[in-house]
Amino acid sequence: MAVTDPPTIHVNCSDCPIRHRAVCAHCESDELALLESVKYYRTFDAGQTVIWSGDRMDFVGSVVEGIATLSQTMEDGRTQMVGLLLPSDFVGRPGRETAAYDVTATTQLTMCCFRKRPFEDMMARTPHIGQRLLEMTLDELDSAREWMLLLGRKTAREKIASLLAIIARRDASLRLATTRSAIVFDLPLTREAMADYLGLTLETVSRQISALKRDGVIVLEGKRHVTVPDFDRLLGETGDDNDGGMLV
Amino acid sequence: MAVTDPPTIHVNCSDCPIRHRAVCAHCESDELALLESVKYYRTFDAGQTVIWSGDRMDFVGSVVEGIATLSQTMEDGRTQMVGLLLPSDFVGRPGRETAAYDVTATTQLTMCCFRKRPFEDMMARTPHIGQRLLEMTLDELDSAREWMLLLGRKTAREKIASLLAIIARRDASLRLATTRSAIVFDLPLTREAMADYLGLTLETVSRQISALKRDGVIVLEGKRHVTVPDFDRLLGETGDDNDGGMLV
DNA sequence: CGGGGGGTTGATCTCCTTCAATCAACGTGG
DNA sequence: CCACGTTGATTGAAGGAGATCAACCCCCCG
Repeated sequence: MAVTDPPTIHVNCSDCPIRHRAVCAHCESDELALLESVKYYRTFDAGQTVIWSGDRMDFVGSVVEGIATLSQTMEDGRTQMVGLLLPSDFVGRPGRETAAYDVTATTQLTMCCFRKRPFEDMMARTPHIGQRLLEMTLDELDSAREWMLLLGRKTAREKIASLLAIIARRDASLRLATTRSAIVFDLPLTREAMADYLGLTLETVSRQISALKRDGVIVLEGKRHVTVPDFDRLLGETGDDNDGGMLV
Repeated sequence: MAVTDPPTIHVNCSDCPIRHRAVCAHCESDELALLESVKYYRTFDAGQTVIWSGDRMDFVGSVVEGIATLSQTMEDGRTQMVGLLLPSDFVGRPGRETAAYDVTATTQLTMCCFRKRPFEDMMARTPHIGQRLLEMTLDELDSAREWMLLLGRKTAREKIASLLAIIARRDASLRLATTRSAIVFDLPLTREAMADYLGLTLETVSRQISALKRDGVIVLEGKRHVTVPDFDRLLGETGDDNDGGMLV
């Protein structure tokens, strides 16, 4: 594992890149000060496990930088990713003692953490946190249900196209949406991780990516660098009717 | 559509069968009185649509009696059920204008409804409702993720066994768990609805049910009445390691 | 130079879908 | 009361999408 640059540490909540999207989004300055006094940062290298399903979990937290995955594994080794954690996403469930899923860093990862008890106490006293958590959980539930449609009914090609569209859209929203021009991004996941996310094998993922490339839906440089010359064309391959719901 | 008995109407919240499991579970008597003053009941026949995805939705509510389904349909007709709504489950999302899914009654259905605006106002003032809704949404998210594993990684036989186990467990919890004796229940879903839930075709559902019957895992009387002679045997067929997590 | 992680591609197999025939139960109208 | 249509379900035969098994490539790094 390569030694990477030390991650940016945002001591000051007001400078935090996820200030307005994370659980703390609705907090007033006094509530924020309270959170700030008890928060602490943790970092993980790419590939490192944040927590194993079933392990005691005495903290909750938000992804600040990097990407993590939430996954379930059956005893014979079949695994299914059940969530992709991006900056501002929340990890952990207030009121639960042990982790329900494996959480793994796929890139260098920085998390803003709170010990569980103090966080629960604070939730009881500052309604803004619970309100925001409810909003976020409802959004997660919507994404999970969208993913159920993908897993249950879409073809391999549609699954790949859907994943690419989601990543492309997220990236575009970060880069302030240069709509209508070609979209360019790097895949943050290995073929195997994509397979686990999509309910496929890594070979099928590879073949379908090759097929989309052959058909000109995407352009590949190397294995990870993707250009989408025509985003609507990609959307047409996802099987979805409209432009996807825009739940971001 | 046959004329059915008029559904039980619980004018009094304190007599309500879902009083301690629904959104109102944590409410004190004064909060309950407030809810009681604005609630109204709606009933639907089996097969009737409660609301179509995309339609304007000016109410939210709880399932009191009966079963409903939440489903998504692609333009070419492929459909995926994304939720099974049982008594006490909540329908609708505060803060959202239109329905995100099709909601359909699969049995005679009674719902306890609130107009959306008053409910949202009340949520802002009585934290107990929001708290309970957060708990319920987190539980829903867990079920959705469990279902993602099923849809993405389980075989047809495991899918059927898992569905039967879930229905059996739910039924057992209602009948006060005569554990260790044979479990008996009626399937609340058609083969087609099961297929939509499990991401299969109805033919595959029928074949796998026949196979489980042939292997003695279940006993069928008619098409809907199921006896499970050995529940652990059934659990062994689900592909899950333990006894399933007990999220009820 | 060797080794390993990540990726691609080919050949074969299989589980599930698709298409289709058949059946039982039920209600309805002549 | 029976013929008829309908709905839900079962079963068979054939085909295909994706899994499995396996070889090989590329590139980085020790």
